[in-house]
Amino acid sequence: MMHAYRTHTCGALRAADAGSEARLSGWVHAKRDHGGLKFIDLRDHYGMTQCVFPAGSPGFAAAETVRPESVITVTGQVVPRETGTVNPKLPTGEVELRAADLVVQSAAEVLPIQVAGEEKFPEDLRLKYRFLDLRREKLHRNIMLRAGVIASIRRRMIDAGFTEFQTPILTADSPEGARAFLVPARLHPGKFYALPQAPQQFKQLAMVAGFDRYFQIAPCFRDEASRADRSPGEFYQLDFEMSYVTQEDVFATIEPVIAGLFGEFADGRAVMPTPWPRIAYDSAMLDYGSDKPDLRNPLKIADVTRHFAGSGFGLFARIAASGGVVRAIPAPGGASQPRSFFDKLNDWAKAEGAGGLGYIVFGDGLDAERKRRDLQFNQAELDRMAAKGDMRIGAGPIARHMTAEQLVGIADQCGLNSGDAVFFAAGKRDVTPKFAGLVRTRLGEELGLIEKGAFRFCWITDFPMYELNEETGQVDFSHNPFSMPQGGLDALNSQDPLTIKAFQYDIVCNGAELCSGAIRNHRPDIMIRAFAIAGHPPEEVEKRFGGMLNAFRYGAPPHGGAAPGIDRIVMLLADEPNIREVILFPLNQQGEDLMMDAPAEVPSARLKELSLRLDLPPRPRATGG
RNA sequence: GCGGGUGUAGCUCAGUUGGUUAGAGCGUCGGCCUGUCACGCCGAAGGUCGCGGGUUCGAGCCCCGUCACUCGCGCCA
Repeated sequence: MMHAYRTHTCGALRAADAGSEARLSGWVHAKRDHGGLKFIDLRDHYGMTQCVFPAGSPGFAAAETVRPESVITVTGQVVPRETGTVNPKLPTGEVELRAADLVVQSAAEVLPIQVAGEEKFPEDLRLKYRFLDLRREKLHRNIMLRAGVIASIRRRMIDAGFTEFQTPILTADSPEGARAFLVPARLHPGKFYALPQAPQQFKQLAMVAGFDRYFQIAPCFRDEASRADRSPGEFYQLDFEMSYVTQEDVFATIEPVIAGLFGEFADGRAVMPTPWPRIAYDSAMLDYGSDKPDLRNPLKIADVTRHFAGSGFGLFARIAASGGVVRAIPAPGGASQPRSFFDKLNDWAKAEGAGGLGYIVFGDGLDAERKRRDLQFNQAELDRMAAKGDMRIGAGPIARHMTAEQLVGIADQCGLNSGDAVFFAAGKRDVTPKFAGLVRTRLGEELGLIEKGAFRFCWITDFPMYELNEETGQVDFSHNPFSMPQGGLDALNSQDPLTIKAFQYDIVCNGAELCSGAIRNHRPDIMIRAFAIAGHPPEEVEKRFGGMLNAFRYGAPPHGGAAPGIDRIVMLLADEPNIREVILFPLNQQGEDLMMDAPAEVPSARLKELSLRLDLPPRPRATGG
């Protein structure tokens, strides 16, 4: 007795099956109607098989009328394809199913978006008909990749001695970071649960509880605006925590997990071997102008302020004199770029809010006219340099005001030779390094320097514990308030808070922040002092974090951990720039589920039950801050 | 909250300097076709040019407003 729906999947049949009876069920992927002969490509999760309907055969009429994406069951004989009709693109391409019967299990209406083919469709349609979009090859593959990644993570973490626990979803609002989602507590009128922004306090409490190594594929909820790489509302982290560890122990534990994971799914792309470079936050800001540098970009920024101090280029000299900085971003081979290249970058810099983007071109291979007119070349310096035998002759609107020694000094510091160029980001000490980072990224892209097909990782370490809040002038936590300050209580008591570093670290991959973590502050005295510096008195700390603080008073192991972002990892592996492409049922940018119609209004009876009343007129739209 | 981009057939897009009846491909429907595999060929239907207002003899095109989608800033320790 043949199974009601299938004897094989649509990806199973091979030449060896020829001659046997088979029954397949799946979706009508494509139809080809030749009048007296019809073909249907039948598709399921596993693959595709061509079904043939000869004239006069049962199901012939149905094959003509059935619409794409209808679900049908085809029964027939597996036959080898004749020479010349084999399809090498299909694993099942050596055979086809000669249909003796066709049953329509579920007829499809006319499709709002096509499943077959590579056509692009608007985001809102794709989300409303996500179940159709998910049938399409790319999305189906991405979601399977995600499942494989998560399964691999679980395996690797368990092998590394971690235990997976589930932490509460209905919990308390902890006001330390992002805006939390609130859930009204029916049994406690006027009170609310909060959805966790991360299982931060629970995992630390698990360490206090003696479990030593915890992990979780943890859902995290944040009521914040979305980005292309940041899902609105909810996302998943590999949340983990370890007891009795130093920062290096955490690195040594998680590095092979992430490296192994990327290796498993890299599919030919290069994965940087461990140990990954550790870059202190301050160095990263200097060399890359970012705390998430893309190491596929070979360019390194240099501080060249000293070469401009007292120089003939008045603008930069004044910036240097007033405590500002001049950062140099090299452009290898930049001398051969046309004038429009420099103008385009200058316009871009202005659009970014910078005053402009000055540059110097080094080289003697430029024609005389261009030297004179385009680059406003300083002929006197050229002659002097040529006389000294150094061909790295600076040219450009800045160079004409500089001495040969200053130009060579910049060239030496940036490792520039004849034929190269260098750009300058100059201005105030706080914003200029970051702008230099933007220039570095832009130049890397414009000059085609970004390494292809590679995953380049690094650790960013020694984040500052505090930063100055520009609005209030107050010292504030710069990252996780639960991080242990380097130097402990002594540092908190003796150092300028803005100079204190934390045992706080990130993993960065190809310019994306993949993971954030810290050695935690497990000492109540240090925690109270750390919060006091940020302007939070002990009573407030006790009130906000009393549960955790109390736990630390009964024997807390030193501990630390991190939380790599699952969605970001899958995005990198799937090479997708948008996070919605790696989530099964994502919300749209406005945090709406267009398929299920969420969020939705609720009947007033439900509100009453929750002791809620909607007094304020609803805002038409709220997208955040 | 702010800024950029987009909005023309079910979908992807074209539409010249503001000028006659807004086009193509895919899809849909009808017809032909026995070896295709994104089959092919013939034909048809399908349009509030996002919406509202303005300028003009005349607006898909210009201006103002608004809505939707999207990318970014703020925000996200």
